[in-house]
Amino acid sequence: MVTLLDDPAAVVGALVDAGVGRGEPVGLALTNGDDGRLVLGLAADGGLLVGVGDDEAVGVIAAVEAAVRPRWVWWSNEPASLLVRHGVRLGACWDLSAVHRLLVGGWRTDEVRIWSAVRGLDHRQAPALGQLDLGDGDSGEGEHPAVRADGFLRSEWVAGLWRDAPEAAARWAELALDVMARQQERLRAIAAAGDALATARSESAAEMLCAELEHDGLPIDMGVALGLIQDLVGERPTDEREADRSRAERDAVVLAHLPPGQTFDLRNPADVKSMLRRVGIDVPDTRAWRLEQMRTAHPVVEALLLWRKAERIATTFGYGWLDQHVGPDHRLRGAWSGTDGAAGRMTAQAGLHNLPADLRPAVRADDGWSFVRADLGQIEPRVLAAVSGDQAFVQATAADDLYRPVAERLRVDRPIAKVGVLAAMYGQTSGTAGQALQGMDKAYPVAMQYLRDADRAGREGRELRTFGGRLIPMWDAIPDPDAPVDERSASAAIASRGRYARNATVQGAAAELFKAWAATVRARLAGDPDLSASRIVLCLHDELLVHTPTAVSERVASLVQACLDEASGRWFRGTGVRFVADVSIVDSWADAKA
DNA sequence: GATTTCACGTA
DNA sequence: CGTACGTGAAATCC
Repeated sequence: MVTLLDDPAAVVGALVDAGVGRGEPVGLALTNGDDGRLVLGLAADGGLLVGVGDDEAVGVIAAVEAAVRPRWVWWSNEPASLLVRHGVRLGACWDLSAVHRLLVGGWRTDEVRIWSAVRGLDHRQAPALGQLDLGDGDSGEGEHPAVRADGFLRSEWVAGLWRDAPEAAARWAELALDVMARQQERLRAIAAAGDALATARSESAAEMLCAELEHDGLPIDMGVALGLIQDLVGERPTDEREADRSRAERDAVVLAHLPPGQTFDLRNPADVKSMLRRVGIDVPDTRAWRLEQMRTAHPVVEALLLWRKAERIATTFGYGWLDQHVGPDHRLRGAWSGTDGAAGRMTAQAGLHNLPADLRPAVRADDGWSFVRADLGQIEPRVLAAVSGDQAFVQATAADDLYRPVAERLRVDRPIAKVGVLAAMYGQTSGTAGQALQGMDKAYPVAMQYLRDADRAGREGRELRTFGGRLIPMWDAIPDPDAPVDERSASAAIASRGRYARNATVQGAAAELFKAWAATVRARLAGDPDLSASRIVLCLHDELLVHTPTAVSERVASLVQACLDEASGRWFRGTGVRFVADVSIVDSWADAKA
C-alpha cells in the first residue's frame, strides 16, 4: 500500500514513526518524468511506501535529509545527478550499481544485472521487453509487482514503468532496499582482507562525488587557456580554409628538412615511417620515445617531435576542445565514472584525466578563491605494505621518502631501489628491472610473495579480490580454443594476465583508499558550515583539487590532511602503514607543490 | 558506419 | 614482455 504525501513534514513524520533513524536505509526512486516533472517514491524497512507529487519532490528529500540523515538507497546515481542540479547534496547513500560493480567486477551494470546477481540468476536469461511470457512464471500474484514468479524482473519495470507515477516509484524504491540487503549478505561472505561493506559505502559516496564533479566542473581561466593554445598552434582559425592553411604551415616546417618536392602525410604513421627511412632512419614504429633516441640522427626528427606536440594541442586540446567542454561559466566539464573496468580507479572524460602539463596553468581558481592541492606520496608501495603486511616494508613507510630506507636495506642507490619496487608491482622484468629486483625477495619476502601469488592467480585464470573486496575480472587467455595455438603468443597472453592481476591488486587497493579519502573530504567539508562552499573539483588517482574561498583555504588544507589520517587509519587499521600527502594552497594547478 | 591500429596525454 | 584510462586520425572491415 503506497501512501501519497506532498507535505515534507508529513513525510518526515511518517519515516520517524516507521523507526527510520540516522544512517538507516531509505529507498529512493527519483526521475524526470516525460513532461520534465519529477517523480519520487520512497520506501523504508517495515513496509512504509510513500509516493510524492512532483512539486514537493525536492523539498521532501531535503527535509528528510535535514531531519533524519538516512542512508539513501538507489539503483544508480541518477537521483544524485538530478538532485545536485536542484541544489541538494546528500550525505550518505547505497548505490546498487556501484556495489554491483564491486561484487562482480568490471564496469557493466544495469538493473537486470544487479538484480540477477543477488538472486543467483543468469542475467542473459532475463526476459526482453515485448517478449511474451508463455506461462513460464509471469502469471499470478508474485512477491512484488515488478518481480515475476520465476524470479526475474519484469521487463516493463526495467524499461521504466516505475517512472510514470509516484506509486510505482515507491515500489521500485522498495525493491532497491531488498537488493541492498542481499548485496550486504554477499559482501559479508566475501573473503577480503578489508571491510567490503565499508568499501561499498565508500564506493557509493564516490558516485555522489562523480555527480557533483560533473555538475561543478573545473575552473578555467579562459584568457590563460587561449593564450597557451595560441602560443602552441597559432591564432584561432575563422573558417575551414584558414584551418587547412594553418595545418599546412605547421606541416611545412617539418617537410622543409627534406629534399624539395618530397611530401609525406605527417598524420599517417606509415607515411612518417617511410619519410624517416628516406633520410636513413629505420624504426619499427614512430612513437615518441623511440624517436627521442634518433633526435641527433637527422634534424627532421626534432622537428617532427615538436610538430607532434603542437598537433596534440591542435586536435585534442585546442579551440574545439574549449568550445565543446568549457561552459560560459568557465568550467571544464566531463562525465565521471566512479570506477574503471579493471581495478576500480575513477575515470573522467573531456580530457580531465589527461590534460597536458603545459595547459595546467589554465586551471585557475576564481578571484577570491584558491585551490587546495593535495597528492598522496608513493601511494602504491605504501598500499602494498598495508595489504601484504610485510613488516620490513611497513617500517619503510615511516619515512617521508619510502625509497630511502628501501635503498639502505638493499644497499643500492635510491633510483635502483625505486625501479626495483615499481618493477615488482608492475611485473616488469626487462631492462634494468631485473638487476633492481635483486635483493627485493630477501629484504621484503612477504610483500614479494603477495605479488607473486597475485601473478600466479592471474596466470592460472583465477579471480582475485582487492583488499577492499572488488572482484578483479579475469579473461580467457586463449579466446578461441579451436584456433591453432601459437605457443609464443599463448604464453605471452598468460604472462600478461599475470602482470595484470599483480598490478590490479595494488592499483585497486590504492583506488579504494583514494576514494575513501575523497569521500571523507567531501563529507567533512559539507559538515562544516564555514567550509561548505568548498568543492572537490578534480580527482586524479592520487591527487585531489579543492576549490575554496581563500579566506578558509588554510582550514581546508588541514582538513584534507586530517581526512587522509582518518581514512587511512580506518581503512588499514592496525597495519601501521603511514600515508603522506603533499598539501599546498595555490592559485593555479600548475603552481609548484608546497 | 563501425571497429581497429597507432599515437600520446595523465596517474 | 609494467598497468590503467580517454581522445583523435587514419586505415580497415563490413
